[in-house]
Amino acid sequence: MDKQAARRVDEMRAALSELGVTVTRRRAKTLEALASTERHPSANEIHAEVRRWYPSTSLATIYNTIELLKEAGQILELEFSGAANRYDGRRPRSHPHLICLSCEAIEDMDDDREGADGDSLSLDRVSDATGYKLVRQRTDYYGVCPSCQAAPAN
Amino acid sequence: MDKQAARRVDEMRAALSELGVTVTRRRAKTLEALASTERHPSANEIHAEVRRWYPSTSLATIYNTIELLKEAGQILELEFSGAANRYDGRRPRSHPHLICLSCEAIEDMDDDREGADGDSLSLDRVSDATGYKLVRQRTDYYGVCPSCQAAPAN
DNA sequence: GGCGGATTTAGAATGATTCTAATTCGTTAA
DNA sequence: TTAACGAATTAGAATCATTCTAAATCCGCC
Repeated sequence: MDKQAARRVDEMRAALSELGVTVTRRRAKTLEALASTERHPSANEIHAEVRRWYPSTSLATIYNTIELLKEAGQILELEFSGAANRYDGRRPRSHPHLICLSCEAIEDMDDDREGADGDSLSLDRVSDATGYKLVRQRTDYYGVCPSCQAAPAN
Repeated sequence: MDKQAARRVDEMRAALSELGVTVTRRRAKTLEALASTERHPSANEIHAEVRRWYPSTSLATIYNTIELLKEAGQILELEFSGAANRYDGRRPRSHPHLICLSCEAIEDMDDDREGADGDSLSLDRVSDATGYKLVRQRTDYYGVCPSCQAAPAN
């Protein structure tokens, strides 16, 4: 686990403690799994990772921890209806993603790759314009990633 | 069905014929149901509407028609993992939505920057910046709508 | 009217997520 | 150290939107 991941784990730990829940060993491993990958894992993938240390871990525990992280505002959930949800524990604030329809890779889109004048308006601006009390946004781009364009059989 | 809805139905009809599928009566009613509401209905809601005319209609037929409309690029599918997907048949090109977390209302957000080709411009820009071959985007804002702010018990 | 392919139906299957009830764990107090 | 209590965890059942399947039906065309 690199330094940045360690820092994220600390933030998540703190936020969970703030909620009054204990950060058990399984939960700690879950945080680590989330903080240590750019891959935007599914609950199943996190489960597999935590099981390497605590083989008896149940999938329900992973979902439970994800739920707590959501309450703590420490995780971003990318919902899909035909496939498992994917999670971003590294950057819990709303930000755009690039989603490959061929290999299902999901990557963060850096803010500076976003158009200069910005596609997504700030939550505050949209709240003002619409009267909604907005809490988050979702901005995702769907297509075929460069590697799948080169090797379609991915 | 107002004039705008009728025009949309014609467009969808044409696009389906283009695909080589016949627009049966059930399918026609499905198009109407989609074109006639701003509510972004779920498959179930469309089903209920079509059943008012053809009571034996099966839910599978609705999903089948939705699938065809997706292939024809004539419908926008808003995926949710914990609830039914919602559909926008009025404006099939990617555009932002406002989603109320309390009453589950979904409304189109008018985007004043949007010209005739506003969204594809932005897709092109992101495609250029990232190397992805992008085909659509999703931009949604989540919060509490004005009416639920006034009457939280909705 | 009858043929053949497309459409539709009812119900089963799928699969991610949530729920439930029983068990285990961890902490604190005696 | 032990007892006891609440929190956390487990395994498996339940849920529910969506997809699949096989049989029935429809519809245009001869």
